[in-house]
Amino acid sequence: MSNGQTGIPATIRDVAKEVGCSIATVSSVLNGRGRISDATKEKVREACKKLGYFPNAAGRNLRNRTTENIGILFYPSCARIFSNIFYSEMMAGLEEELTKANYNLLLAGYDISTNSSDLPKFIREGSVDGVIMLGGCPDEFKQQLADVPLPFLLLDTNLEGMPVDSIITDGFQAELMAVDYLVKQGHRRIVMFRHRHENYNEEERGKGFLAGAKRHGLENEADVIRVATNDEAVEKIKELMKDETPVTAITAVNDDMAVDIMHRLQLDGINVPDDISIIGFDDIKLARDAIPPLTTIAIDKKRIGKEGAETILSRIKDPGQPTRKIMIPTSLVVRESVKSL
Amino acid sequence: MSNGQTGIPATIRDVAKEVGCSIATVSSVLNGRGRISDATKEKVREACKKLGYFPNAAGRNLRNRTTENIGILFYPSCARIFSNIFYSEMMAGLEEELTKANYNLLLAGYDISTNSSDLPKFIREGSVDGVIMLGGCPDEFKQQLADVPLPFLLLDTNLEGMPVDSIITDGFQAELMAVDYLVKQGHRRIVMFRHRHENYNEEERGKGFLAGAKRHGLENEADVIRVATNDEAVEKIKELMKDETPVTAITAVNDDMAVDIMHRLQLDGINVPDDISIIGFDDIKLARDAIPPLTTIAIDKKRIGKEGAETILSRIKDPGQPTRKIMIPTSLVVRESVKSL
DNA sequence: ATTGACAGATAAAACGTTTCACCCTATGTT
DNA sequence: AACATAGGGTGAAACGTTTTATCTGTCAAT
Repeated sequence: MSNGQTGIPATIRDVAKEVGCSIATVSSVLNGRGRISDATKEKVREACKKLGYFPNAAGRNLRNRTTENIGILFYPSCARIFSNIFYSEMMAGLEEELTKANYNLLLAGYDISTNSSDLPKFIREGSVDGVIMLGGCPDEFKQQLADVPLPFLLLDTNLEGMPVDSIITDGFQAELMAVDYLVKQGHRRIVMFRHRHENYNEEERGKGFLAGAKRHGLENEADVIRVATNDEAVEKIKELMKDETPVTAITAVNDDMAVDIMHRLQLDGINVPDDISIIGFDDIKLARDAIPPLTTIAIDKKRIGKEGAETILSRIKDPGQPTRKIMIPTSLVVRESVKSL
Repeated sequence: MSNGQTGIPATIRDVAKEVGCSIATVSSVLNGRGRISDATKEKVREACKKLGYFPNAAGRNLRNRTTENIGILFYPSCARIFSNIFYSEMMAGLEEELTKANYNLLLAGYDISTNSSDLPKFIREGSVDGVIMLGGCPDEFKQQLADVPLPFLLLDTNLEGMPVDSIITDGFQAELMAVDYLVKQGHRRIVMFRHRHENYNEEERGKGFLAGAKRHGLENEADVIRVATNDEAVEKIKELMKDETPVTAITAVNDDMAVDIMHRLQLDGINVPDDISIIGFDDIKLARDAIPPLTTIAIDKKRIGKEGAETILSRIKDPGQPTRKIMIPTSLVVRESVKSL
C-alpha cells in the first residue's frame, strides 16, 4: 500500500519471501512470540514496512476465534440515539477506550437489524467478541438474551435482578439530592415531572424524588410526581402555581424536558427562577446554554462509556466472573434556575 | 444457540453430519448454487434451524475476500459527529440501506483511530469493503487517500477536482434562493454570517450568497459576508441595524448559528422578525422548535445517507466506473422568522 | 567423546467457508 | 449397444493467519 504496490495487499507469505524465512518466523516476530534473533526481527519489520503489510483480519479471526470487534446495539435505532446528544459523550468514552484496546466498533440499530426476530447479523455470524446495548433493553430482547453466546453489557440502563453487566447512574441519590437542595433553599411545595416513557432511569429518578419528598415530610402534598408531556406539564404548572400553597419549584426528569418547559413558561410571561425554580437532569450542553443556565444533575457521561469499555473487555477476558452492576455517581450543578426563598 | 446448544456455535460440518451429506452440499443450499434436490434442501434448512447454524463471518470473509462491512470514518471524531444532530438522519439513511444490503457498519473517529499517521485499523487490516467519510476530509488524509485500496466515498463534503465519489448538497443554489426570497420580501440590505471554519459547505453557501447579492445589485454594499463567532455576529448585527441603510435581514450558514443569534438578539430586546429577519440552513429540529419557527433551507439528510449507501455499494460492485458527484437539491422552508417589508 | 541445553527457525495443522472439477447414476437418443 | 445429457452430489483446495511440535546446529559441561 504505502509505496504504490499493486492493489492487492501483501500477505504474510510475501513478507516471508522478501525476508527469506518461513511465515512462522514472520508471525512470531509480529506477535512477539518464539525465539527469533534480533537481526531477523529487524529484517522482518523492514519487509513489512516495505510491502505495506498488515495482518489480514479475516485470517487472524478465523485462526484465533476472536474478532477484535465490539458490537454496539442501539435501541431502538441508531438515528434515535445519535440525535440524542446525551449519548454522544458516552460513545466518545467507549470509542476512546475500545480503540485504545485495539477493538473496532460495529454498529446496529436493534429494530432495523433484527427483523424476523433474528439476532442482529453481527451477533449471528460471530463478527463481534462482545455486545454493548445502549438506549434501553426491550422486552423482546430479554428473552433472546439467553441465546446471545457472547459477553453482553447494558449501558445506562439495568435489568434488575438479572445477571447482566450494567453501567448505571445513581438517579435515586441524585433526585434525593435535588430535593434536599430545593428544601434547603426554602422551597416547600415541589413537583417532579416525568414522561410516560417506562424506563429504568425514569423509574429510579422518580423513586429518588419520592424518597426525598418523604424525608422532608412533603409527601402528603399528593401527586408529587406528575407524568406528562411537556405541553401538559406547562399547563399543570400554571395551575399549581395558583394553588393555596403554590408550587415554587419543579424538577424535570431530564434537561430536555426542563429547558423546554422553562422556555414555554417564559413565553407565557412566567419568570425563571423568580416565579418558579427548575432543576433538570443530565447536564447536557442545552442546560449550560439555556437562559438562565439550568441548575441540574450532572452525569459523567464519558465515564459511563469508559467503564463500559473496561467492563466488557474484562468480561471477554474472563467470562466466568461475577456480574457487575457499576453505579456512576452524580453531582448537583448549581446554576441560575433555582431561587432561594 | 436457539435451543440451548452448548456455547460453541455449530459449524457447517455439524450441519452436514446432521443431514448426512457433505459440507459442499450444505454450502450449495445456503448459497443457492449447484444442483440440489428439493428434499435435500429441506433437510439442510431444518438442520440449520435445529442447530442454530449461521455461516461464520470470518470463514466466509477469508474465502470470499469480502467482509460485508462498510467503514464509517468520522472527522474529526465520533463524538463531534454524534453530538451534531445534523448527522443523525444521514446515519439513519446509511444504516437503513446498508443493513438492507446485508452490510454491517464499522465506526471510527479519524483522529483517534489514526495516531502515528497510520490508516484506521479497519482499513489497514482489510476489515471493510468500503469506506465512507463524514464530517469533512482533513488535508492529512488527502495524501493517504491514494493508499486506501478500497472504494471510498465522501458524504456531505467534496474534494473539488479530485476523482473521489461525493454526495453533496447544493449550497450554492440554496443561498441564491434565499437571497431571491429575501429580496422578493422587500429586503434591500442583507448580510450573511458564517464561521471561521473552512469547509466545503461553508464555501459553497458563501459563494451562493454572493452570487445572489450580485444578481440583485446588492454587492456594492461592501462586506456582504461576515465571518464571525455567534457573539461577534450579534454585536455586528446591532451595529449594522443602526446604519443609514440598516440591515433588515441576515442569513446564517446553518441553523445552529441562526437560532443562537436569534435568541441572543431577542434577549437584547430585538424582535425577530419584526426588527430583523433571519434565514438559517439545514432545517434541523432546532429550527422547527425555535420561537419564532425559523425560515431555513431544508436538506433531505436521510436521502444523503441513502444515496451514499447506494453509491458505495455500486462502486464495490464495479470499482472501475467513473467518479460520481451527486448533488442533492435543497428547498426553502418558509416559517416565521422573515418579515415581508 | 558424549550428553544436555538452548537458540533459532520451520513444517504442518487448524480455524470455517466456498467453489471448481469431478464422479456416479439414471434417463433419453441414436 | 453405444453414447450423450442431465441431475444430484462430493473431495479437495484455497483463503491468511497462529501455534505446536519438531528439527538443526552450537556450545558448555561432563
